[in-house]
Amino acid sequence: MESSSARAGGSTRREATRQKLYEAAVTLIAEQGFSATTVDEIAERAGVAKGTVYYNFASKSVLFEELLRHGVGLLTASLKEAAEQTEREGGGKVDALDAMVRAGLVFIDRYPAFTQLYVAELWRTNRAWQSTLMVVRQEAVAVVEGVLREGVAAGEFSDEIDVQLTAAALVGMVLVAALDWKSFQPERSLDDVHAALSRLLQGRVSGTV
Amino acid sequence: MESSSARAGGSTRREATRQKLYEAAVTLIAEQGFSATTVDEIAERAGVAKGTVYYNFASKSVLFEELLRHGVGLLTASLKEAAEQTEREGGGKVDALDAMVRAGLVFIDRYPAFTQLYVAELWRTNRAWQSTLMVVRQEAVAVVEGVLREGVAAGEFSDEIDVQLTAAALVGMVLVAALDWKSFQPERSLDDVHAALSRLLQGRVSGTV
DNA sequence: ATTTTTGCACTGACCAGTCAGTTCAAATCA
DNA sequence: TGATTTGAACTGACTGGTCAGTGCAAAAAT
Repeated sequence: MESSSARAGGSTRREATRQKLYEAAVTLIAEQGFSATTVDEIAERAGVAKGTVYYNFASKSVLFEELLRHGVGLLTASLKEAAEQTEREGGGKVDALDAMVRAGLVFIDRYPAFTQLYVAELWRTNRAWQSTLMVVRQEAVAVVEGVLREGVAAGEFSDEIDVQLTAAALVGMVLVAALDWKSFQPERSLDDVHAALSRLLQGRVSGTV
Repeated sequence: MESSSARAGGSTRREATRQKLYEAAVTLIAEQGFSATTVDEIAERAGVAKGTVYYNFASKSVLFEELLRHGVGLLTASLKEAAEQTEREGGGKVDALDAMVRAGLVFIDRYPAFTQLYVAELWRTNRAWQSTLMVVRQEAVAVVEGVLREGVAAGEFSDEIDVQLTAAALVGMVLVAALDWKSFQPERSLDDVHAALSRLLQGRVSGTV
């Protein structure tokens, strides 16, 4: 119903408010979980009245779902970009994998709270946003699976590997190592962590190099 | 676990009730999270009156904490057992690691709900049971770290590996791969999944074997 | 005889969602 | 130009419901 005002593009104010709400919600939910986080808390942390939350989002769950979509969208884009970049530079699939590990670490470094929250919700069942989560998860994992499959086709990886399981294992490796890094040894550098994971990934663990 | 008559130390009946409550709580909390799960639900699922919950546990949080301790205790024991078994058989540290991966998979296969719940809570902050979780986590990770350290000392692993981070990454690999297995391809056999992870662990992914 | 469980009514705190009213910048008017 | 109108955005007190935890007398189990 845009009767009078000739709006060029969406309201900036509204978008800014939504962004503030995302940022408030992500940290609170990462710390406490979805159910333990109240809408009042989110509003207060965002510096906004409770009614504003409901003006901008249909419900607490919807706010959370859109936050999920928003965050995983960023991750997926980042992984794709990393893979394509190596491609452009003529690197092999091992390099692509390594670049994606780094991209994952960079993402987690920048958005640790989102990562926490994502991991905590990913394997729950019977929740309202379950289907959203699945869709969004698949988009991200598919990028890794794609690179693995191309690597197998190119003869760069053994054709005996199980693409789906290996992709999951790789994601888990990065995810858990990174969360451990952020939680228990935050002083370490990204390069340092990346090096440790590269070593593990390339089987340079057993055998004294 | 059917003991017949009065055990020395604690009443068997009480223990049985507590066990029923653990089992009810673990699935409900895995599905819905701690806050979204009500004490009434837990009591009902356990086939017990609400008063009984409070006769056996001081509070909902305490029930959860003891559940956590109980579950991780089982996992830690299982990992230790696997490592010691390989030791006894004269296997190397690589074998020990592999045996622990398998023990992890067996555990997750048997207690998927507990695993879900554990992962969901592990990186949360500011929760009542935070300290319990840390203690219990450390016990489990320490087993893996121990094997890695011994492997480095024995010259079986590169001394350039970062023990703490590598341990975390390994745990993550198994955890996420196993949850993926249970959630998305439950028809696969444990051996199958184990083989895929072994391959990844031993660097038999890049290079066509 | 003692421990454990039951059943159920009750309380008080807490919380998601609502809604009538306010604000204010831009649009329209004079 | 300044005055007035419009409506999207925001506010916060309020409502209806939920839930952790309590209290206790009677029943059951050991």
